[in-house]
Amino acid sequence: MTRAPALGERIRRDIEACIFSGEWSPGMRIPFEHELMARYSCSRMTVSKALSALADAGLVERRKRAGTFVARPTSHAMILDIPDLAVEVRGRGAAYRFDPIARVIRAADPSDPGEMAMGGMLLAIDGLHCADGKPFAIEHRLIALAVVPEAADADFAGNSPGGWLLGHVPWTEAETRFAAVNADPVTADLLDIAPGAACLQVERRTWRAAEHITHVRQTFAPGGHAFVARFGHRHAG
Amino acid sequence: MTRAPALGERIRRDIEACIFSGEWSPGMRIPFEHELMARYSCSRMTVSKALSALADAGLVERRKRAGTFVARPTSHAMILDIPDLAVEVRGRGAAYRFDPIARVIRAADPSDPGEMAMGGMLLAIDGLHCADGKPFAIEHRLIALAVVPEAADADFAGNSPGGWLLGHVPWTEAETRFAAVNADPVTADLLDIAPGAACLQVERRTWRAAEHITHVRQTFAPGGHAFVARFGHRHAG
DNA sequence: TAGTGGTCTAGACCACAGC
DNA sequence: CTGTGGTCTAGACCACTAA
Repeated sequence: MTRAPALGERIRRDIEACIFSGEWSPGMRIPFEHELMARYSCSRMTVSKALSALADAGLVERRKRAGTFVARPTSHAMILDIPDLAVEVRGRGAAYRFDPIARVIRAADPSDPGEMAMGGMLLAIDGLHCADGKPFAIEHRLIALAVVPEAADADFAGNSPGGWLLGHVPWTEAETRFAAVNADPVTADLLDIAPGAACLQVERRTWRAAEHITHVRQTFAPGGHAFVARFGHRHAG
Repeated sequence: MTRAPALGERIRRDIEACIFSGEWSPGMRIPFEHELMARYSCSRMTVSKALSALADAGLVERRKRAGTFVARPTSHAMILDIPDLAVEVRGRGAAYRFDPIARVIRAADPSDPGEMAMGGMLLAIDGLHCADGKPFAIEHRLIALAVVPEAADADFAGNSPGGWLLGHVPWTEAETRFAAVNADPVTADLLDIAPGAACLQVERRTWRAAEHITHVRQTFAPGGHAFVARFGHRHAG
């Protein structure tokens, strides 16, 4: 026997169902709080919390004196899950390894505004992400040692640098950008693909409270990796 | 003078600040509800709502009899905003146009399981997304007429088909996939780019309550479009 | 078993925007 | 103005679980 859901939860799901099924169209006013109070025989706080949760999720819009309305969607805001590569590879049953190619500690290049924004000394790491010994992505990363000094002594051979950073500098802000690039000869050689092959390139900048922590560019071999974003019913999966 | 924020809001921001700044590390127990009640001189409901909101956002984890703890992040779950192309182009001050190339109504191909999942008759549309008259993306789309019969008579010349669908079949579930492909000769000719150039390709399948509505593949000219995902402080921007 | 969070109540006052 | 949502209170009972 499945546990009876809380009343507020039931109210929220009922309304969600009406919206997702199309029974309630965008722009339509949904019942007032006092009407829902009567319908579910509960206090106003219970109804209010359910409607507030729906408003936070972007499904409804609440206007004083007017009521609560089904929101009009204007774009697809999707959840893009970018797991640590080491975790993902091992989750597929393959052996993960990060092969360092180069590791340099140097000052930021004054001619590069992006590097200067990261502050003084930088740790620059180039390496290959390998699954079962086969490289599937090239990583080029810069880490601001002023913010993460312990990175200078870290060993990234086992985990990916990204995974190491996630464990040492959690709760960051980040921006990820997708692009497609033709593999240059060096890239093609390292990934064992044809020169000029189209590769997905992911570029990510990460901050922590206004401090620029790291900048990474990952170039993936064709067919080896997929980025999938989903949007849907919050309780469907 | 800026409006004084609500007390619950202030509690949430205070705790968020402690987490994002690193003052409170992942795994650390944060003050109990009754301690926060005393600190802020408020009722338990106010504290509870603030902590519940943080738990919904994934910043804290709440365990009965144990307390509330700063969550340990394991992956970057980002918000990927995929706006309607027409809206985005016009937002940049350019003129948007969708140039239809082909438009066919036909039965689903029995040899293609993806098409058969969409049901009987399909509207197949090929076209070009243009900014200021210059094509920047190719779109190939299938629409299930069993679910959206009015699409058969729709005019997509002004808006993009995606925008039209968003307005007519809102609140859907969707899955978006990114890939990089080399431009084939036809693609290169249509987008006026070099054959073999690396193009970002976005493939999206959309459902509405278990009904497969549409399947679209968009191929973007290099440099013309960027997909950016963000994760960060909910109130930073 | 004791103490945490989960949920709910029956009120209250306020800000605000349609009417 | 009037009625809506926004927020808060001072209780209450319950489920769960870690000690």
